[in-house]
Formats: sequence, C-alpha cells, structure tokens
Amino acid sequence: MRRFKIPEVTVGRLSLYLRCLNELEEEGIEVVSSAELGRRCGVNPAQIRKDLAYFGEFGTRGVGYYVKELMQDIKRVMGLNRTWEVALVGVGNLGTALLRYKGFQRHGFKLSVAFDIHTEGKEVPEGCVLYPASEMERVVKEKGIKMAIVAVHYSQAQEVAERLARAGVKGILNFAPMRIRPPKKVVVKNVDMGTELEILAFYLTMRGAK
Amino acid sequence: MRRFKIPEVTVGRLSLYLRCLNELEEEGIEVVSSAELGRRCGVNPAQIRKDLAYFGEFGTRGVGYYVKELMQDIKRVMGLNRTWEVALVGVGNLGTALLRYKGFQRHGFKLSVAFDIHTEGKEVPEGCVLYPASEMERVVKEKGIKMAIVAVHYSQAQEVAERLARAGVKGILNFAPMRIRPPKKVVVKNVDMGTELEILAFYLTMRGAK
DNA sequence: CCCGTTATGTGGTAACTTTCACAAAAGTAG
DNA sequence: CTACTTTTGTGAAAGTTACCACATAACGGG
Ligand SMILES: NC(=O)c1ccc[n+]([C@@H]2O[C@H](COP(=O)([O-])OP(=O)(O)OC[C@H]3O[C@@H](n4cnc5c(N)ncnc54)[C@H](O)[C@@H]3O)[C@@H](O)[C@H]2O)c1
Ligand SMILES: NC(=O)c1ccc[n+]([C@@H]2O[C@H](COP(=O)([O-])OP(=O)(O)OC[C@H]3O[C@@H](n4cnc5c(N)ncnc54)[C@H](O)[C@@H]3O)[C@@H](O)[C@H]2O)c1
Repeated sequence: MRRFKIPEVTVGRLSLYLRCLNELEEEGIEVVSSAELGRRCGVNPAQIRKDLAYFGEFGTRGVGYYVKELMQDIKRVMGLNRTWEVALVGVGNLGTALLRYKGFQRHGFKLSVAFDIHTEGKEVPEGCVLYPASEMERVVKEKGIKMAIVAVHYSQAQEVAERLARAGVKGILNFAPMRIRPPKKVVVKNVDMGTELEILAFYLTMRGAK
Repeated sequence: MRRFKIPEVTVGRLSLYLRCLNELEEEGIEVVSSAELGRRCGVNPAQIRKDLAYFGEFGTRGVGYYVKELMQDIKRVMGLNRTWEVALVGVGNLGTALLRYKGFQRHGFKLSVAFDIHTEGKEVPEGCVLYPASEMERVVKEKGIKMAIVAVHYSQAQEVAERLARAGVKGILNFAPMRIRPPKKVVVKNVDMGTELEILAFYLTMRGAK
C-alpha cells in the first residue's frame, strides 16, 4: 500500500484489467480469480496480484476478486471515478476523428473544447466548443482544464505544450511525431504511430518477411 | 553483433534516433557524438551506443557517427530502406484520418488498399483502392501485402486479425481498444489511446491535480 | 467446529534494462 | 613517430520488472 513509484507498465495493465473486468461484468460473472483474469488478458497471475498490491488488498483468499468491487477500486486508484474535461488542440484529420470518437466519453473523458488556428468551416460535435488558438490560455484557465490532447503539426507541438502548461494543464497526450519535452510539473505521453509501424517493420524484417 | 533477442524499447529508440538524425541532417550537421545525440533526444549516451552495438559498429572512435551513414545503417537494420505496402481495415473516423495522413508515406509506408464492410459513399485518397471487406483475403494475398492496420470496432478486431493472418499478413497495428491475441507467426502492436488517457489521469490524480 | 480446498498476498530470485567507467581505437599536432 | 585528445564499444555494476513458490486466510461440507 505504498503509493510511491508506480511503474507505468503497471498503470497500463490496470487499464487493461479494467477492460477485461468490463467484459466479465457484461457476461454476468461476479467473481474472478487472478488465474482466470490472467488467462483472459494475457498477463501472469502473479503479475496481476503484484500490480494490485501496490494499492491495497482487493481480493479474498480462496475466492478471488469481486468483479464490480475490483472495477470500482481500480477506477478509484486511477482517478477514473469522475469526468475529466479535455482540451483538443489541432482540429485537422486526426483531431476531427478524435472529436467524433465516442469511446473517450464512455471512459469519462469529455473533449469539451477544441482549438485551431483556422476555425472557419470547421465543425465540431455537439457538446464541444471550437475556439481560435489565440483563446487557448484564457479558455483553458477559465474552465480549469487539466488535460489536453495535442494533434498539431510537429513543428508546433512543443510550443503548444508550453502554452497549455502556462494555462494550467498538467497532462498532455501528444500525437505529433516528436517527443515533447515535458514542461515543469506536466506529464506528457507521446503516441507515435510512425514509430509503431517502424517497430513492426523491424520485426517483420528480422523474421524474414517478404 | 548478435541478432538474437532485441528488446522492443531498443527498436523504439532506433526510430527516435532516426527522427533526430533527420533533423541534424536538415541542419547540415555531418557528424554527431552519442553525447550530442543523447542530449537532443533525451537518452543516455551509453544507452545509444549499447542500442547500436546490437547491430554492429557504426561509429568512429574519437569522432562520433557520420549522420547520413548512421541513418542508412539504422534504416537498413530496421527494414526501412524500402516501401512497405500496408492494408487498412475499417474506413471510419480513424481510418479516414490515417488514410489522409501524409506522414506514413514519407516514412516508406504506403496505404495502398483499404477495406470496409460498407463501401458506398466512402472516399479514399489517390493511390489507394477501397474494397468491400469480403475481398480482403483475395486482394491481400494477390498483392502479397505483409502489414496491416486494424481500425474497426473492437468486437471485430480479433476476427479481422485472423483473416488477415490467413491472407499472409505478418504484422498488424491495432487501434481497437482490445488486445488482439497474435495469430501464429504474426506480430501485433496494440495502440490504445484510451489507456494512454487513463495513464495520464492516474499520474494527475497521484500528483493531486484538481 | 474442524478439515480440505482454493486462491490471495508476498519474500526471494531470476531475468532483463540501464548506467557507469575504462580500455582501445582513431585522429591531430608537433 | 610519439604524445595527447576525443569518443567509441563493452564488461561489470546498479537498478528495475517479472515470476515462482509458499505461508496465510477464507470458504464450505461434513
Ligand atoms: N492524421 C493522422 O492519421 C495522423 C497519424 C499519426 C500522426 N499524426 C500527427 O498528428 C498531427 C495532426 O495530424 P493531422 O493529419 O490531423 O494534420 P492536419 O494538418 O490535418 O491538422 C493539423 C491541424 O492543426 C492546426 N494547427 C496548426 N498549428 C496550430 C497551432 N499552433 N495551434 C492550434 N492549431 C494548430 C491546423 O490548422 C490543422 O487544422 C500531426 O503532427 C501528425 O503528424 C496524424
Ligand atoms: N476515432 C478515433 O479517434 C478513435 C480513437 C481511439 C480508438 N479508436 C478505435 O478505432 C476503431 C475505429 O474507430 P472509428 O471511430 O473509426 O469507428 P467507426 O465506427 O467510425 O469506423 C469503423 C469502420 O469499420 C468498419 N467495419 C466494421 N466492421 C468491419 C469488418 N469486419 N471489416 C471491415 N470493416 C469493418 C465500419 O463499417 C466502419 O466504417 C474502433 O475500435 C475505435 O475504438 C478510434
């Protein structure tokens, strides 16, 4: 139950467990063992127990974990028992797809504001407001938004990140193909789809494909 | 120079080095030390040297690495000195954004065919051909395509992956929010944006944001 | 209420990754 | 050709993460 340095892989797996627990719940299963959960999500059972042990004792010996309870517990420790307002910067190809995606909403992330340097002719879904990029600091600060997604051209990503940080954002998910150097007190996660394809290319080459 | 088990983090960093070397080349810099490269991409210099040492000796002692040469070497070991034809399955919000994205092309990945169960009214860019999903096995096999991107609803992802595998695909990049269990002899990379946001939420909660 | 069964929580260890630190090689200047 | 500087390539240490194996706890049947 020591809340100090939790490895990111562990946090990622918690998210995975949550997905799996969701399915179990939908199937009407009320109790699950680490063995069964491990089989379903491809993780060693001991790993699951160790991951959970960072945060407390959630299971019952001889029984397993109560699905609904464990879901609540994981959501609580991950900060998912609430709605997070998220700002999107860059309403281009990718930004528009993200805005239209219903999945974030379902998991408690609400893309409530979007920013772009060009707003003319751009549409955003119900429930989201589009602003010119110049309004970013003001709107983000006023709304107290703490989380943002960056989907601008890579040459703009670092600057946008720093502006967001100044406006009070504490977490950034970056899709531009360059690692944003995290501003002070900000957590940055970079998702680089190009790199993912390149990793695939590597393993295919290694295994002698084509 | 032992080509056995290369850790995936190493491969990811190779891709990062490549990005960085590109910038150096654009700046007209011809030689770079591991120290300078490390500063630029936020990686320990010894780490860089170790990563490269898996594949050979690319540097010159007392000098450093010749930028152009190292780029070629990394591209060669990663299998990026060629064009990869890629099939896209699922031409929805995300699929369309991916098709329109110019960045893949620039790095040698060509999304030359796309598949969807609904093709009516769907547009794909020049250079890409859209087929009904029922044609998947035939087209992929005929074209000898080895790499695919899956952007369908999560309930379809596993089945699509298995069909792709049967058609000869050896590498799959999956965007559906469920881990695809890799079919025999297929490498699967899962990109889960929901999980990424949840990891951010965790660290923000941990640090007491909001 | 006790005993057998089951599955958790965890100490210890194995496996893996990162970093240190230095010998070896290459270049340069005298 | 030698002395000196620079920076690689790498063995060994340190640090991290995953897994095994078992004592411990809960449950249920007799
Ligand atoms: N489209 C994809 O599928 C895809 C895939 C992988 C990575 N990416 C990356 O995501 C980013 C966006 O890609 P895209 O295809 O949507 O590009 P895009 O050009 O369609 O969209 C970028 C948007 O950002 C806006 N913008 C630019 N600078 C801005 C600023 N300073 N402030 C606010 N808005 C700004 C532009 O007006 C534009 O609308 C790029 O970095 C790209 O490399 C995209
Ligand atoms: N849109 C996003 O920004 C986003 C973000 C994160 C994750 N995702 C994930 O990516 C996937 C696609 O998202 P989307 O928003 O594009 O959804 P979407 O519903 O807009 O698109 C899915 C497309 O796949 C097609 N399809 C369904 N089953 C198919 C099959 N068996 N074979 C071929 N085509 C099939 C559908 O006709 C549709 O066009 C989903 O799994 C989603 O969870 C999307």
